[in-house]
Amino acid sequence: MLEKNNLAAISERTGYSVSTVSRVLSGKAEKYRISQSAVERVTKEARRCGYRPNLVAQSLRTRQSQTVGLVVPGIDNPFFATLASIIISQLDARGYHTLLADSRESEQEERQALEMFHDRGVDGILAVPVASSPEFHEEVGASVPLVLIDRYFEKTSLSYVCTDNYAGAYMAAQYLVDKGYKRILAIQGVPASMPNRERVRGFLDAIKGHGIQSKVVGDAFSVENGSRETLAAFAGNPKAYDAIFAFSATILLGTISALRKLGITEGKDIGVISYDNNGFLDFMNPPVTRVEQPLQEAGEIAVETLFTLMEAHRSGLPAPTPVQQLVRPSLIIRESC
Amino acid sequence: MLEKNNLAAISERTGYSVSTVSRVLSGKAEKYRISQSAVERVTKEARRCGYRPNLVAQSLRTRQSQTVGLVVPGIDNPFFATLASIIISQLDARGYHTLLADSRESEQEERQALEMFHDRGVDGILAVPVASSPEFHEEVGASVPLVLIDRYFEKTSLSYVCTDNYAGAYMAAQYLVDKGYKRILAIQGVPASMPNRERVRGFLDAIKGHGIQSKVVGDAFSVENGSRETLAAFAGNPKAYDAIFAFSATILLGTISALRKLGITEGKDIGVISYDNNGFLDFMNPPVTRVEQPLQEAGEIAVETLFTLMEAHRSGLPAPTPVQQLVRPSLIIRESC
DNA sequence: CTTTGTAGCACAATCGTTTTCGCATATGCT
DNA sequence: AGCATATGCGAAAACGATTGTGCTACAAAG
Repeated sequence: MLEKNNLAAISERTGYSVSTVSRVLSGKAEKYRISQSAVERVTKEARRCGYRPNLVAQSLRTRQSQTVGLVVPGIDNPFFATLASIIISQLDARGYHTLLADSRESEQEERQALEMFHDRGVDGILAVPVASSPEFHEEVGASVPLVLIDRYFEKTSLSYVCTDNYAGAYMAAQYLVDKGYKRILAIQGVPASMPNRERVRGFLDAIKGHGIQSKVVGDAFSVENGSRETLAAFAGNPKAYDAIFAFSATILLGTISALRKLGITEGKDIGVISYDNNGFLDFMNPPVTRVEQPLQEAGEIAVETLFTLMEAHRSGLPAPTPVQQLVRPSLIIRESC
Repeated sequence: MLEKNNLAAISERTGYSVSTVSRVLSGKAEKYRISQSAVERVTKEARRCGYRPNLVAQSLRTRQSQTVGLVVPGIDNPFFATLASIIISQLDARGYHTLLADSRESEQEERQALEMFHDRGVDGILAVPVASSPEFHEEVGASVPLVLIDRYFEKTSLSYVCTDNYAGAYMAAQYLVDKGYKRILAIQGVPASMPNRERVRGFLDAIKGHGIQSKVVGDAFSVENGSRETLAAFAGNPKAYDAIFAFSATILLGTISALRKLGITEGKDIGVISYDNNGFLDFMNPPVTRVEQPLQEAGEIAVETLFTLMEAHRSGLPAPTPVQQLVRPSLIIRESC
């Protein structure tokens, strides 16, 4: 049997009590007036045997886990992967670890993830929600600090940080209008989701009064949806629209592949614009004009906000009033329209 | 103060002892011959107060955390994001949770991640290693089951599952040779990494004896590297090469953008082939021929292997002989060469 | 020579579980 | 009646840390 490696073992080998050893090793030596000699003896032994505190025990005792739960609807989606990357870095910089769950766009799995986070005693939760109503999140949010990202709920007491989807879609549509496009097809994502609704609203408001013929179709932020709706829209009439506004980069990809099948060349026969960036739009041919969301900024604000909540929570203070922020997206102009 | 919610509380409210409550709620009722009436009373109360076990306490006591640590060199890289997605699903299906760390290609951060995993008592570790020598991994691997993915070490006692990079590169190069290309530029990734070395070897072996003029350049799996090396290679002579083999999809993107700047059209003026898929190669114009790694399969095998190790570990058995597997990549033929 | 103060540390409770014993009471068998 | 075996459950010791409180010894003060 290997030599044990906990406080008790060090206590025995040094002759000091477990309490003293603990205080020394957790840096509270002076606070508790531990003698210089004790500090030396203990740290020396700890170093010798390579002591590492048991974080599970620490968690149990202190009710702090130095862990944040992050749940996203699909980590294989570059949008969420980038977001996750940013968040993990931020958390890491603050000495926090990340429990990652993937809800796969399922409300059920999201629920389970949140429950699991709670049961594991995470110090806070960041979520890109897929649920259509905030009830469950609010329930969890009542007992552990929680900040929503990217998607949010209409009337909620939860904190969130999202991009201004209305403004983003407005900008994109306005750009198309300015460019002189007249028949615009908008392919949307999940209709009920807040970002999508805002985008629809922004799109419609922007084209209003400009004599634009338009239609909003589709029902998912997926390649298939983009492809299907594009094919359907041009069935029978290859000139049905002169521009397409894809509500996400994934949708855009579907659209592009459909256009190829139809023999329509984007950028030339038809204008194409996208929401989001998957990191590859600049490498398409032609590169795709799009509305880009400031993920770095959003991630930073979200983490910042979460830590504020966590701080209050720790101190037993009442939860601060929710921080609900919209960050502004920007239009990246390329050559697809 | 809210009503407490632990075994002790339920014990008090039902009149049964903590032990009994525990046994009932952890499904060991019959094993311990708890009466029907006790089971009913306890489960009813548990349901009433919404009891949820404290997983931290559970972990501490049972030395099992139902958690696996996963460390990758960059979750924002689609390759790793996809891999992570697959792994998380697999783990989830087995009731395990994922602690995700991002080493950002830094050996130091990787070390910290592994140590942290250990301190948190994860049941197993999956790692895409960035370190150049296996020592530290072996050290950790000695105390907690560990399986390497995608990258591995020359002589190691650790288990790993990787794709057969030699075979993949060989296939790609052979394809170029068969197509009649004569002057091939290979742009590699991190030269010291095992996958890269294998790819170089496969590439060189495949072109050997076919009168091919070739060169291997580059030093990173990055867009910048692809772009820089491509520009350098064609500086002064736009016909210097008639084909490019990019050792990763990220490198390929750099290459593509450089070719555009140079006014060289891939698929027409020059043949282009890539290793990996970032999920978008099919949407490029022209779609890119590539060697694709069976990530799903690799992920499954890795998790499978890890669970075998974990099983043995739990039972106190000696570690089984390491499982070291290579899975075969395949050539996806499109139109870029 | 008793008080008061303080430096330096140890005791023991606690976090919420799991699990090993073992103690009663009941039942079956001769 | 007497003994074995089952049945149903509880007490208490872990797991490894943190922390409020108190104890001892010795010095300074009165």
